[in-house]
Amino acid sequence: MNVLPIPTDHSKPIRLSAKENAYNQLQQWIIDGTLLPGEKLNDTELAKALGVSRTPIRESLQLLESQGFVKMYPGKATQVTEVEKDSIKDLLPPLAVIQALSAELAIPNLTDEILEQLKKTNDLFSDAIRTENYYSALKVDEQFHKIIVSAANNKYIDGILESLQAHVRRQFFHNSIALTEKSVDDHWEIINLLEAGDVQALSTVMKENWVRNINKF
Amino acid sequence: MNVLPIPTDHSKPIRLSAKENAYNQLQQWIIDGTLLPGEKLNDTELAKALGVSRTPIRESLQLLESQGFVKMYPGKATQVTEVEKDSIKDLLPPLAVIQALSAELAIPNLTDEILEQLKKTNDLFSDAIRTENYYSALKVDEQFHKIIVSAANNKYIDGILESLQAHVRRQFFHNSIALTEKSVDDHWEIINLLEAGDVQALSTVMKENWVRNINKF
DNA sequence: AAACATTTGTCCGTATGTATA
DNA sequence: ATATACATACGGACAAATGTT
Repeated sequence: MNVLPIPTDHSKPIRLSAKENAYNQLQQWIIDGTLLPGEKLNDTELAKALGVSRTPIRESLQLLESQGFVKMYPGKATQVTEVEKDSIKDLLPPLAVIQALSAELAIPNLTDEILEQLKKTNDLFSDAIRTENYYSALKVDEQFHKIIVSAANNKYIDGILESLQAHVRRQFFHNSIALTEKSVDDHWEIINLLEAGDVQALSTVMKENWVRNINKF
Repeated sequence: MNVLPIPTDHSKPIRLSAKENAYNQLQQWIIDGTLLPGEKLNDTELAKALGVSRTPIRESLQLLESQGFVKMYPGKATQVTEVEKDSIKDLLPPLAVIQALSAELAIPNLTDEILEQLKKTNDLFSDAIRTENYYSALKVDEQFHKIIVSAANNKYIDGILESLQAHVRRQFFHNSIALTEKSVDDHWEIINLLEAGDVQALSTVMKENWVRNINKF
């Protein structure tokens, strides 16, 4: 008989595979700049550093290559990709139109609960901006949009955005971009337009919300 | 001294790695239905079938999973994902908006040569439709849009579309969808609007061109 | 419940190909 | 040009995990 209340974990696996751990760690290191752009990645070294063999490292690197974070030159070398400032100009337009589409698709699925969640999240976002916690702001901003995307309920969109968002995070880290108060206002307007079901205006605002950041370069 | 004229191949690698070969073959098999939805994939069997070891097979399967063609249940099994008819409803909207964006971004980069290429490709497309070579039509249609996407010159868009197009091909194979004469007309209109630089109308037509196919279900 | 069969996950040795002296 | 050093690509064996009898 149990005397201690053991929390029953009904979620998937507590134990991540060596490959998943390596993948998460390497991606984080590339995004936050621990692994610098252009840096050469030696699988033997990485394996030693993460305490695993070369196999899960190689598998992780291949996934990271398919996402554009590393480039493998077969038989030669594996390198972290560059972070060109200009890339943000390529990155934001597709991100914007997909987010706009998400909002449109989300409208029929909206509930009071979701709208409430959006409002609460934007309050947190507003706080983060005001207190100048810019990385925190970025993450809360992601959360905000994730709520909408999740309501759109489209697995292809999920996949696209997961990858694009990771690249945005990397850009913000490497180029010290900060979101502004204007984004908070955009979010309130997005919430209103979602409630109103105004597809046309939504698309315009969501695109502006993202593309505005291009001009900071 | 060479007496035979040896053709110097300045293109990249003639020799594909075992992993690349396996990846291409497996993806093709999944798309064309040789490997059926839900089918269990035993890496040892696949390795024997393709004459390689398990390593390149496993690496291929992991890439295919990241694209949504297979699902791996760690420690249990690896299966080909299902092809739900409904998925096309999720697939086409993001494809449409990204294609529309591509057209918009392509406009400033258009040359006479590119427009000529589009016209020639649409002639081929028209032929394929008329002669009821529907798979050929699908491939030429892809080519047509690829010309526009290539002119947009955006690596993130390239990555997104490569994956989405593969899923479209799979849907067309499994559900025997055929493109119609209407698509030929759409293409001519797209060419005209590209020349005119009419972003707004382009977006509308490109979305309709894709989304029309949803209604066939 | 426990031992077995099967499949996946990981490790590491070797072969191949590239860059450098 | 040849040889050497080194990194990756692949193969095969072992370990761990799952499902079954």
